[in-house]
Amino acid sequence: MNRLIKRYKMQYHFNEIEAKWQKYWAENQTFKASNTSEKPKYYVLDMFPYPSGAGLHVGHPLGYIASDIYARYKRHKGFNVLHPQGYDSFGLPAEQYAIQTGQHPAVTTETNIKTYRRQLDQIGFSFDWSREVRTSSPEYYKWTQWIFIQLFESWYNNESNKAEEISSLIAVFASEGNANVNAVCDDNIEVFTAEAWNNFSQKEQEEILLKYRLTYLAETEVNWCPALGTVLANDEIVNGVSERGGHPVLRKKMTQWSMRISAYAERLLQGLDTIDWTDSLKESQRNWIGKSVGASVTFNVLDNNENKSHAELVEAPQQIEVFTTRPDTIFGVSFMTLAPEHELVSQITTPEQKAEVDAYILATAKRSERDRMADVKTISGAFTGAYAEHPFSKEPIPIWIGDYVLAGYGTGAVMSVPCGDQRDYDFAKHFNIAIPNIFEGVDISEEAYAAKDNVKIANSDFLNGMNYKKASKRAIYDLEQLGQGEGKTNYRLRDAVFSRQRYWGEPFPVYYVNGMPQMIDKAHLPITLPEVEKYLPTETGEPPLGRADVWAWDTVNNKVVSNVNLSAVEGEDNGIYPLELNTMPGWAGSSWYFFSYMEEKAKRGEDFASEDALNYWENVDLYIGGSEHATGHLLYSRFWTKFLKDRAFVGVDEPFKKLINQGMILGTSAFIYRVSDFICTSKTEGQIIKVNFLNSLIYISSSVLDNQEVAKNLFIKEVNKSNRDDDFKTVVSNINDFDISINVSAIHVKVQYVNASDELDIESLKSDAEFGADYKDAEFLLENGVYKVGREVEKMSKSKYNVVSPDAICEQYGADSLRLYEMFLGPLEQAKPWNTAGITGVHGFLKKLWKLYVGENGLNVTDVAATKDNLKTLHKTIKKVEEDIENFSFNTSVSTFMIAVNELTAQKCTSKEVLEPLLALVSPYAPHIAEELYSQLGNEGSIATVAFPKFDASHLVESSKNYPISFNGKMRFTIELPMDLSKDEIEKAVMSNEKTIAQLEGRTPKKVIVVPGKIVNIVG
RNA sequence: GCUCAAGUGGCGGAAUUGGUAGACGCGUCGGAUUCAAAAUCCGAUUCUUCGGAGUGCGGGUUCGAUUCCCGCCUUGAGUACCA
Repeated sequence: MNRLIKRYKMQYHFNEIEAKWQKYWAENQTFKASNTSEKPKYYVLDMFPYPSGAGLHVGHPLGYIASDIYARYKRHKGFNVLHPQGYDSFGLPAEQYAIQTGQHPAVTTETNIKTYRRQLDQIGFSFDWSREVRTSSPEYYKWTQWIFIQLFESWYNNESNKAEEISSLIAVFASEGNANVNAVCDDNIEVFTAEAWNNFSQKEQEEILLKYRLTYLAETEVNWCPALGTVLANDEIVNGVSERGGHPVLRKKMTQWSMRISAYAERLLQGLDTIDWTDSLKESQRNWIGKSVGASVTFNVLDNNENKSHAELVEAPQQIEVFTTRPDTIFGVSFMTLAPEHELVSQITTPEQKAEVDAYILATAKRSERDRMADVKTISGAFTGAYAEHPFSKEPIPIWIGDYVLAGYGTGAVMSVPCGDQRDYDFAKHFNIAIPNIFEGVDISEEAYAAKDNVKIANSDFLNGMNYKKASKRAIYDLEQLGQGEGKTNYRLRDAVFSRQRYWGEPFPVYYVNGMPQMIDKAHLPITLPEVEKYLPTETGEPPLGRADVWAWDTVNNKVVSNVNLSAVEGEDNGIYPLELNTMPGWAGSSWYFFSYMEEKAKRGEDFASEDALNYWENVDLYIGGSEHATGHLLYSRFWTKFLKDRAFVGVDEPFKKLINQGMILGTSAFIYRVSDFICTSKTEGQIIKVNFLNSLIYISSSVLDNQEVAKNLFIKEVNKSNRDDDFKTVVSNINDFDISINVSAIHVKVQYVNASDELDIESLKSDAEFGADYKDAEFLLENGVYKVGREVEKMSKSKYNVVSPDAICEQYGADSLRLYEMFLGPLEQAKPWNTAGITGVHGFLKKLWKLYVGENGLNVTDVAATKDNLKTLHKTIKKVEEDIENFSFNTSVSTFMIAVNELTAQKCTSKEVLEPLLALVSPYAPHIAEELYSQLGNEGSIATVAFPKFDASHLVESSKNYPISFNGKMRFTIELPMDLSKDEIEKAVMSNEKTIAQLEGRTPKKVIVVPGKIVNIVG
């Protein structure tokens, strides 16, 4: 009995060990970061999770485990590490749940966060929870609101190339007007003098300033999603439908807050060169920013328009401005195309063409964005009857409209060069417009020639004989001389719409006086979300906040008050005004949270973080998260960081120095196969008889799906049983003349009912609370007593019943096994399938590791000196693991640990001198077992900050080498030779070896290649 | 269409200043232990007509190519009438 107890005590009880050390870390605040330290700083950040109701599945922690290993490694390496975690807790699912159930989103969010915290804690992350942030907590979103106000109070000065306080702009307006202001602003700005400015009413001044502010209110065409009742940003739309839910999206004009991110387009592009991100991610951002260099060209519309008075024409000749990336092809222009929505269309269209043009515009307007996108092949358009004048040749150019020109890009008009652009070419062919060729020696009879290199310009007056580069430069120069164009750079990046018609988001710190937005003073923040009785839009189509009763701003008492007191209601100005009804989008809170972590929670009151904290932590050294945020979160965060830097609120220009995208973990779905029908094919006559068994409840093992014998037996049995008519009986009686194949339908089953060998646990399936009844009367056709399921790799999702929860894994194998296994699956950045069966490998490793230290009779570790082999194993492991961590190749270090433990076990190593440093190597990966063994070795405190072992190359020096001997590059055998032999000595030794002589069979080699320390290759 | 990434055993994957292809683990097979099972331990496991062949396919460079070059194919991700 005693022996049994002793034995139990000596075994690896991961549940007890893990609970013990998680408690220890929490009680001792082992991972609490300090803002002052002698050590160098290192900031490791995960993309914080949205706490969904479903909880975590094994795919979610992958990135957290990787970052945790790195954070723990850096602590061993002597860094002061900040490794925080929090929640991106505003968002759609909680709101939709609220709409369905009436449950307040704050309540569900709180519940979900508790689940997440429990799940995260059980995995043993070294997070500093004392710095937690939640985007939905008022203490946090107070500062999101504050940043919004700072954006409102800023404009972008192109001269200084940064954002400046709006007061500097007002000062310029008051002293010299706006003629010399070079700002990023709306494009419909009128020039005014200082005198005019000073005479404007306050409202007029506010209207003008709004056109300069970095966040501004404007009527814009937005992506309206009726099903969700809100607008969406461009990055929230995938393939023309909403990313969430897949609902249709329409274009609609609405007054919305926008962020002038376009001001930062060039800096966002340039900044990519200064950060360590993957090429593919940088490429995504470059594409999204979409810089194109070219020229803007102005075409004068020829006066054949009777709609216009003479006076109008003299005063302002109608002009069409276009953007082109190919000014070198200007002599190839044979027509112009305007977007159907272009504002000039109605003015220039001739009476004869009016009917056709109007019909076309109507037809285009009816087509949704998605139709237009789906159908890019059909060429359509209409002639306006008007002509423009070519700036150089002065020839008349017909003006068309066509929906292949987008109103939203460039100027919504193009100069069409059919010989150089395929779309222009197709359009010209379709409408029989001339296609002049301006390329030397190029055949354009079949298609346009779009390449710009290796071709010379022809038929182009002063551009003849030039290449693309030279001709472009010259064309721009001549256009400038004419005053009809200039070099120009265009960006695809649009300003970002910042209003959402939702409840569960940050309220704007904004109220309206006379329709003009006013910011609430910092001292009165946060403006907290009001209570509403329902989370839906109002009956009049206003956002959910329109339902709030207490949602007006009292400018006298500086607080939110009941709507009944509104000035408008009273009919006189009592200083109480309506508050903004929209809320901020999901990306608001996530665009600056990494700065919040830098400050200790208690000190986040006066500023969002103290200057000392911001200067100490600077920016995130390592950021790990999914690649789905490439053009959303990651771009907006860079934008806000650059803005905050311009205004000197932070000290860095880029938020994330190094970024790694972890790959998705895919699920391995399991299928059972229900027999639906049999196909009987006569071998002699080729006759095919199909027998339907739709109502059958027979499930056939995947291992016998193609087995003829099984199919025949099943067929006979079913025909006899079901009293089928004679045709089938004929088949039965001549069964050997037929091939029988079975058609099945594959049905997902829960993966937890399938074991490592793909065998289904039928009893458990039948007693499943949800689906058991479906299988109560089912017959399972087995092979050798087992039912084998089919397998397929799919995205892990509830509907595919392939979700694996970390809870069950931690329970059965422990957190250390989960951590090791997630890393062992494959390279961090790669997508890879999850297969729970494989975890026994790493779990077995941990047991072996344990046994290396703790035997049946207690601790195995002694003070005996390490052998040469022991030291060799240790140091080879140190070297490899260190390299692996630095390269984020975590999967290979798990293999390295396995090899080390296998070797040390075989060596019967008990030496503390080797086994103690090994624990520090394992500690980042499997921290619980490392802590426990470290303490069993008699150490006090945590292993977390123990120095990472130092590699000593002298232990790896070899005295001999097992040379691979190749013949014509193909390795045939090896010969053990001393390391210190010269080239000639090696060759002599190899050539006189009997295996070499046998392999050569008397031939004389042409050549012998000897690479000392590597290989010998014999040619001939 | 364009951009990027990737194709290696039954499976996840390892190996690149070019130098023993398949480390490590899963699965499978065989054995030990056990009344039996679980657990544990040991061995085998790319294919092969036993000559060899082999890292998606076809070429090339090289003494030698999974690794470098050219051309293709396939898969995945992103993006799309962007002038």
